Amino acid sequence: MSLTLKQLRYFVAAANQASVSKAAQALSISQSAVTEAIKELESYLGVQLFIRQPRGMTITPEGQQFLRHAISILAEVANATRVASAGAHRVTGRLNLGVTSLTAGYVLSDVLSRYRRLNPDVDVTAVEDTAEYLEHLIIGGELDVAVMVTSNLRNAQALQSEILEVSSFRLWLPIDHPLNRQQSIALSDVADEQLIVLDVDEMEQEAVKLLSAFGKRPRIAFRTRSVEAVRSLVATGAGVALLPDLVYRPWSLEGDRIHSRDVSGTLPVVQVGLIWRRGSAISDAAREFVAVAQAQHEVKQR
Amino acid sequence: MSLTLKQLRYFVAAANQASVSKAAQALSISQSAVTEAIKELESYLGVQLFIRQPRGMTITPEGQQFLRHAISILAEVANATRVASAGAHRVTGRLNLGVTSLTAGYVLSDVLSRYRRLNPDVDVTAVEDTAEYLEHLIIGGELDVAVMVTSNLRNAQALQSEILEVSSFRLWLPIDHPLNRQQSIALSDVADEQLIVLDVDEMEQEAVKLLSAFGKRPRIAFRTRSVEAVRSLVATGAGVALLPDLVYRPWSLEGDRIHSRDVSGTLPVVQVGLIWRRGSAISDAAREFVAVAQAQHEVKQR
DNA sequence: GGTCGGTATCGGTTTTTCCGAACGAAAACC
DNA sequence: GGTTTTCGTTCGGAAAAACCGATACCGACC
Repeated sequence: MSLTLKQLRYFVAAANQASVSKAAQALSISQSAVTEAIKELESYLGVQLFIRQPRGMTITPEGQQFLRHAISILAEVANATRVASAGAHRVTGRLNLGVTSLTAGYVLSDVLSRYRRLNPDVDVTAVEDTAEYLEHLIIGGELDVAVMVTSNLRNAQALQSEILEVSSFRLWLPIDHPLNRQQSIALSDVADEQLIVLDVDEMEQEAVKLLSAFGKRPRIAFRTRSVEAVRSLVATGAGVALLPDLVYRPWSLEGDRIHSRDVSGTLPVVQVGLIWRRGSAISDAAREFVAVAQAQHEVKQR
Repeated sequence: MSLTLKQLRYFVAAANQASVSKAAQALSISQSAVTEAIKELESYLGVQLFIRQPRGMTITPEGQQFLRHAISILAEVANATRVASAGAHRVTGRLNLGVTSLTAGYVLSDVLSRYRRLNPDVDVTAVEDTAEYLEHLIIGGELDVAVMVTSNLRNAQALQSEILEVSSFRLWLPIDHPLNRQQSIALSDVADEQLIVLDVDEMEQEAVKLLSAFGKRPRIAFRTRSVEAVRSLVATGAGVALLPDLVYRPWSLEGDRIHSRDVSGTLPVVQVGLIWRRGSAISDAAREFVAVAQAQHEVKQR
């Protein structure tokens, strides 16, 4: 046999849900079908994609890497059908994008590279700034679309938005941290820890607000604007961090492992999405951008 | 039903061969299977991909556009399996590429965008120059790999090469040109025409050499370094052109139609490929580049 | 008008996919 | 410490799909 799109879809679903049965449910299909598709995929690639555990599955590093490819392929397929079905006029013109420093690396890069390949005749420019200023530029008509955290927009009534990704806060720990031995971690446990905070996109306020509920002032060990720095600091034991799952990666640049754990109780979520000006007609180039981003988003959700 | 990789493979084959039955033969499969797969694909997309003619099929503009997507998807799939099967180490380092002005737009751009996405940690630089000078830079170790016409290398013994694409010369005509009414066109017919020549990568010498065989000196109406200009000039009736099929597109920038016709007798072919220095160890980053380019090439061939 | 080169259609067969039930294994629960 | 719960896997049979070969069909070419 050879590789099948169906296998990729099932694989992505299973990876998202970290469970064969949940994936099967989401796909409205039987568990055994998913199991067999993934098994087939693994034997075809000659790589183990998941580690089966009694309580679900966790993806292997190789699986993680293949997952990126699988999502990319499915997104490409979605775009191909969309473009073909819509009719074949080439979009030209100019597109002015805005990003925040957080979304630039973790959301925009994928979408943008695909967009440029699909619409080579569009002149794309992107500026990076704070969420607040991006809103200002959108409303002023200087930007067409911005990619940013949309959970707390300041001028919601003047803006239209589309959620691309919902990501909940989780706790990052070095692999040998004492809290790792607890089955469940409460927010109050975290309040006693040294904290590494990320000083972009209001991530700091969010984390501090969470912890301040316990009366004590959070102990901030380090404040940085670089996610990579947070990872390195957490990995080497300088402290723990509360950040959206979106930016989590299991390894730091130096190769040290990082764990990400749920905190009991409901932690807030951040919504990352697109915004554009409400009311005014949106350009073809901008509409295409929204569509490309949505296609990628939908594929990931499965 | 939903879209299938198998459908894409069959479609690409049929598009390449401009024939269902030839494609079936190439795929070692029955003709009806290919017919049905393509029909299914068309009804799924809601777009007609081919115009059926008594003497084979020609691809529609929508089909042409979808073909690019299909090839891109298949190439992505090939790379995903290759990377997964090979094991998951990220390639880093630097890659110095060389291109000629012809290969930059028509060959490199696709491969390079895919390469950058697959290997974000590699620092890529590219220089554009003449084939002769690129060879010099390769031998001197200043470039790792070059993408160029490899039909007539000057220093073949010092270089290793890998063919990516073989493209034969064809005649470009405006749609209403008298020669279009002839069933077959001889080279001697062309010798009387006004010629538009492309002044890059020795395309001019090649075309002139072909026509000089008839004693007369070819009538060169225009000499330009831009393929787009050639297309526009041909479309508006300023002359005809002899160029490799690789750079043919059915429309000029202005939207005017151009025909491409075989010339009876065997016209020479140009080989476009990669070259690198023979003997010296090739870097990981360069090997990856060769592999990505090959994957794309193989997909197209089907 | 017949042949030739090609595509579309159709019944029958093979292969693939899917389901549901049974199985097994580790964690959670009492 | 045993039982229950929750998963993932395995397996036989059923449903669906892909494939094949033969045949019908259609326009160009002679």
